[in-house]
Amino acid sequence: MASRPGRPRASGDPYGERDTRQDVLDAAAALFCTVGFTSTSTRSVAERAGVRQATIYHHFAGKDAILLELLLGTVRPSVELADALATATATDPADARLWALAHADVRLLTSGPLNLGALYVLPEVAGEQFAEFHAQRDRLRARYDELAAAVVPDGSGAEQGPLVLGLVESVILRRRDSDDLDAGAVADAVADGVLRLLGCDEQRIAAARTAAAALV
Amino acid sequence: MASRPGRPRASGDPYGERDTRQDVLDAAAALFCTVGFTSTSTRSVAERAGVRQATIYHHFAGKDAILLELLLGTVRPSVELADALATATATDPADARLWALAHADVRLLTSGPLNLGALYVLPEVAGEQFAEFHAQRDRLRARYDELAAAVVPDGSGAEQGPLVLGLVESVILRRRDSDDLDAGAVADAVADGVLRLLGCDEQRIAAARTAAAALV
DNA sequence: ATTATCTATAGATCTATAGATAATGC
DNA sequence: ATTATCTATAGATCTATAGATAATGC
Repeated sequence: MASRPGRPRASGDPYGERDTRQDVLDAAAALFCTVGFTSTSTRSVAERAGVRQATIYHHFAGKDAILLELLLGTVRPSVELADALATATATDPADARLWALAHADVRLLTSGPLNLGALYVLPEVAGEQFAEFHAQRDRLRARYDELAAAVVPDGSGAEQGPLVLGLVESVILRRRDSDDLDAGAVADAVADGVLRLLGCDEQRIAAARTAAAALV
Repeated sequence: MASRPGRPRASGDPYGERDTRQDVLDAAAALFCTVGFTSTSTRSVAERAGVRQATIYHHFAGKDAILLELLLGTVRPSVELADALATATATDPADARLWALAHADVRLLTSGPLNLGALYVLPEVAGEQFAEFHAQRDRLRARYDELAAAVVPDGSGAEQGPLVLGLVESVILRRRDSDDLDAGAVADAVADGVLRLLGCDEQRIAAARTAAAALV
């Protein structure tokens, strides 16, 4: 009955949607997001994944490696979109590109069954083991700063760049408190808020929103 | 030489600025803010406080009790100011009161040697042991929502309330990344940003800022 | 006598490794 | 033979408690 080599699971569970490696990632993501990293034992991850604790070490070097993979997988879509919006579409107005980026990021953060953004705010992530993630995050930050500066070219935009990213990522903490956010409505409100924060008037915001729709 | 009952510390250290209880709170705050709660052992707290691990339990029921006390002590000033601004000064314009509240909260979050706001975002704080803190936090949230709604009475303010608090608290994550923030400049930028987010024009923001100075 | 510390430790973890086992593949 | 799991466990924690000790207070 088993369709691949290796000893079958003691639990009798078949493999999940993907393979055991993915089952472990899914289980760890759910637990790290809610309970935290150090509070989550490898045993509890294994239990949720339907395997024994030691099995995890056949697929990952350790607990850190699991978190790193989750972090990179979560930040990657944001960085890729930010890169695309910063370069290929540089002829489009900056306000539309920033609206599109903020909107997409908030959708990513508010959609899906897990609050994956919560991984970013785990204190353990400050460790050097996660330098590769920090590099990606810095890259994303730089894109936001560039776009904010381009929207408000008088120089105050650069100062407001951190506020812009802060507003976007505030949905992480918001979702932790109330888990029934309307992803679409929140994404609209935040993307509008980003431009409002930068001093755009309502007319310009409406135009940026329309232009953003054509970008993605 | 010793000026109070009880066995002297083995470390030979005298008591800190206050007493041992305060030394433990200070040590725990520094570690919880940077390393996290579960990652911080009672032994490491004791070491930093200059006492043995078991001594902690003479002053606190357990690790949870330490964190709860830190959380309540950190949120208290914010709640007290929010209450004061919501009631006693209700004749003053809402935009000035909101500016003053946001400004004061950001100053609290960015000042002092520790990033105490980081305590709020620890995943362990979700536990029921910290219900008293959550009640205070809900109270603060409600004050922000009230003020945001009063600034924009057309009903869109209520929807923007969470964004406002999100913007204020985004300084917590910002400070974790770069620890050399200019507290005054950031507080001004955020308080301005809060009103900008709610659709106030620059003139109204300038007026609110002036009026806020008279409130505190 | 009271207080605040100490030393010592029980009991419960937790991570990672060693080596056995049960499948498929050749 | 290779693979992926399992069982079992070493070694290192960690929290909290028991009970001894060294001060002051009366």
